[in-house]
Amino acid sequence: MKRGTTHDGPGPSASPPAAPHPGGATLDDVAALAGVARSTASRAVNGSHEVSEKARAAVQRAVAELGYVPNGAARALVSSRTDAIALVVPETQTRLFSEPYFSDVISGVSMEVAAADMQLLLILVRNEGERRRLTAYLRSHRVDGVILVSVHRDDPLPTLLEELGTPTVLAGRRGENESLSYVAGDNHGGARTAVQHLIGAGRTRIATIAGPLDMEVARTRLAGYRDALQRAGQAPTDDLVEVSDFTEEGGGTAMRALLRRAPDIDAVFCASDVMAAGALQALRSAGRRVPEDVALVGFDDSIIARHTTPALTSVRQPVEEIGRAIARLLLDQVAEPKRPRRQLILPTELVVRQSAPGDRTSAAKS
Amino acid sequence: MKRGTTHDGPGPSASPPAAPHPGGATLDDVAALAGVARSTASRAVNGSHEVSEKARAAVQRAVAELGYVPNGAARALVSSRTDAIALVVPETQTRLFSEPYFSDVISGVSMEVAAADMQLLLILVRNEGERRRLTAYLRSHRVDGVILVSVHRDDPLPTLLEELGTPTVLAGRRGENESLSYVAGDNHGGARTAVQHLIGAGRTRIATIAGPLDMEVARTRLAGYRDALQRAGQAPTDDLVEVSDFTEEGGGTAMRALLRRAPDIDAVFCASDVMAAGALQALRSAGRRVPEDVALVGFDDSIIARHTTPALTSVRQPVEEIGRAIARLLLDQVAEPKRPRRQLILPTELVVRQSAPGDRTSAAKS
DNA sequence: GCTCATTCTGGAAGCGCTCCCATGAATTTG
DNA sequence: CAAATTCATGGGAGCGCTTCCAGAATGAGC
Repeated sequence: MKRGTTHDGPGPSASPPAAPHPGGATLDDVAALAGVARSTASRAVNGSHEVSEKARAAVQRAVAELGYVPNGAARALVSSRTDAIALVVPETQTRLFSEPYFSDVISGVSMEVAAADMQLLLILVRNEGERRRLTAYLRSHRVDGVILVSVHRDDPLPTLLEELGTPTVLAGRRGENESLSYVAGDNHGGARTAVQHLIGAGRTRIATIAGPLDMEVARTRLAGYRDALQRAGQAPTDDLVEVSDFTEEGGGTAMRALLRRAPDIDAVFCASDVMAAGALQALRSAGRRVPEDVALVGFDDSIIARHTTPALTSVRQPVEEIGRAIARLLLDQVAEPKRPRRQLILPTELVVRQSAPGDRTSAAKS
Repeated sequence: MKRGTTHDGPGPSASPPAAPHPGGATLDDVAALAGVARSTASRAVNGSHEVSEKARAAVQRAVAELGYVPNGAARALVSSRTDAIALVVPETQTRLFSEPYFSDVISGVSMEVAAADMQLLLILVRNEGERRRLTAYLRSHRVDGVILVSVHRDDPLPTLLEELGTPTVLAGRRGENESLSYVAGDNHGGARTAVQHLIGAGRTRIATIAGPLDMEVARTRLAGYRDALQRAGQAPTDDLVEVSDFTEEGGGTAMRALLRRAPDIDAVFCASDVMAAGALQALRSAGRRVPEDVALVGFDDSIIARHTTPALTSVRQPVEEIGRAIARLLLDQVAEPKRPRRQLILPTELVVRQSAPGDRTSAAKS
C-alpha cells in the first residue's frame, strides 16, 4: 500500500480485497501480482518485444484480474505523448457547425482516431476570447496534433501551428500554395462538372453565386465555373457572377441582383446548397419556374438539397472519407513528424435532381 | 536549462527571448526567473491566497516573459483532476449526429466548458468495439465528468458511470424515474401543444407517427399526444398511432400505413421533422394536399422544417440552452461530487408554418 | 567446461506538478 | 522586551509511468 496514509494500525476495516485503492490499480500492483518488476510489467503492457512469453502472460493475467488501465496523465507526462488530437472548428457563422459537412468530417475523423486508440478533443472557436484560449492551449503541448476545419486565407492559426511544429492537417487549404498538409474535395472539378452539366442540358446564360472570396473553397468553385465556360468556348463575364456569403439570405439577395442585372439567365450554379435554397426562393418570388426557366445547381449535397421543391441537383463531396483521410494523414505525421507534408484532393460527384435535369425538356415533378 | 539539448550558443534567431527549451518553460524556470521556490510559484500561478503580493507579481512577470503554460499531464497526475469532460454520442443511426440537435447541444456544452477553461472530448460510439473501448476509457479516470447524449432505456453505460462514481449528466432521461442528473426539452408539453394546435385548427382525426418506443423521448411525445386528445375529450385510439424509427423512410412507411388504416385522417403529429418529411412525401404521393386535406406537425424545428414545401410547423426545443444547462450541471457536480442529482426540463415552443396553420381555411403558399 | 554474445530483468532516475510540513521572518500581545 | 501567534516561504515527497542502464540468466561456440 502506498497511498493510504491515514491509518496503519490493524484497523477493523474489512474493505473488499479487490480494488486495492480508490483510483484503480497501478502498474506496481500489476507487477507485484505478476511477480515481476514494474519495468517488466510496463514493457509487457506496451507490447515491447523484449519480454519473455512467461512474463508477458503473467502480466496479462494480473492486468485482467485487477482491471488495470494505465493512467493517461502519468504516461503523457513521461512520454510527452498525449494520445489526443484536437479538432478545431471556427464557428463564427451561425450553425455553420450544423452543416452536415462538419458532422461528417467529424464522424470520419472520429473513426480513424478511435481505431488508433487516441482521443479527439473538440474545440469550437466562436469569439476572440475563445481564440486566445485556444492559442494558449495549443502552446501547452496538450495534444499530439491538430485538425483545422474551415480555414480562412489570413487565419493566423496555421502559421502558429507551423511555428510550434505541431503536426497539423487542414480540411481545405488556405490558398493555392498551401504549405501544410490538407485534404479537400475537388472543388474545382466539382464546380466544372456542375456547369458542364448545365451546358450539356442546353443552358446558355449560366450565372453563378459564389461564396466569400476570402475562402479558398469559394475561389476554387468560382474558378471551376469559369473553367467550364471557357472550355465550352463561352467567355465568362463578370456580370453573371455574384459574390455572396454562403447563407440562405445571401443567396436570395444575390439571386435578385442577378435577375436585375441579367434577366435572361437560364441557369445558376450556386457554390452551396444553402445559397441555392435562398436563390430558389427568390426565383420563385420573381415568377421564374425551376427548372423550366432557370436551372439551379447547388454544392455540398446537404440535407436541404433533398428537401427543397424541386430537389436540388448538387455536387457531393465524399465528406466522411475526407474526414478519415485527414485523420490518417495526421496520425502518420504524429508518428513520424519529419515526414513530408501531403495534400489530398478527393473526387466529387454530381447528384442530379429536378432543379437541373440532364436535358432541358424533362419536366420536374412538383 | 534542462531539456534543451540542441544548441545553447547565442543563436541569430530574433525569436522571443522566451522558450528556453523546446517543450516550453516549466514551473521551475518560472520560479528561477522570479527568484522564488517552485512551491511559491505554483501557489501564485494557481491563485492561492497565501502568497505575498510581491512574490505574485514577480511570478506573473516571469510567466509572461517565458510564455509559461502549465503542463496538463503533470497537473492531472498529481491532482487527479483532468479538467476534461467527455461528450459521448452513440451514433448508431446514420447521420443521427448530423441532426441539428446534436450540433446545438454540442455547441452549448462547448460554450460552458470553454468558459470553465476545461476541455471537451468528443466520443462517437458506432459499434461494439468502440463501445468496449469507451468502457475501458471511462474506467481509466481520464475525464472529470461525462455527458451522455441520446440514451436508450437499457443502455448499460449510465449504470456503469453511476457505479464508478463519475459525475454524469444525461441529455434526456432513460425513463420516468431517472436517478442521474439530466436535462431535456419538454417533450410531453411540446407534443401536447402541437396536438392542441391541430385541435384548435379544427382537425378532428389526428394521427401520430411516434419514434421507437425504447427511447424515452418517443414515449414522452406519444404521451403528450394522447394527453392532448384526452383533454379535448377525444379518446385516443391506437389505430391512429403508428410507431416508426425517426428516419425519413420510416416516416413515409408509417404514413402509408396510417392512410391505409384510417383514410379519413386530417392531421398527423410526427415525433420528428425527419419523419414528417417522409410523411409529407407519402401524403403527396397519395394525392393528399398539405395542409388542406391533412395538416402536418413535426418536432425539432430542424433545418429541413424550413425547406420542405410547405414548410413544417414544428416544435422547437431550446437546444443550445439545453447544452449549456447540461454543462453547468456537470461542472457543478465535478466541483462538488456529493451534491444531489438535478433534473431540468426546459420549455419548448411551437413554430407555426404552412404545413399546419392556425386555422383550417388559411391557404398555404406553394 | 569455460568464455562470449544474447536475451531478460530489476533498480533507479526522472517527467512537471501539487501540497504537506518545517522553518524563519514578521507581527502581535502580556 | 520576551513569548506567542501568524504568515509567507522553501524543501521535499511523491503522483504513475517510461526508459536507461547494468547485472543476471540463458544459450551458443570452441
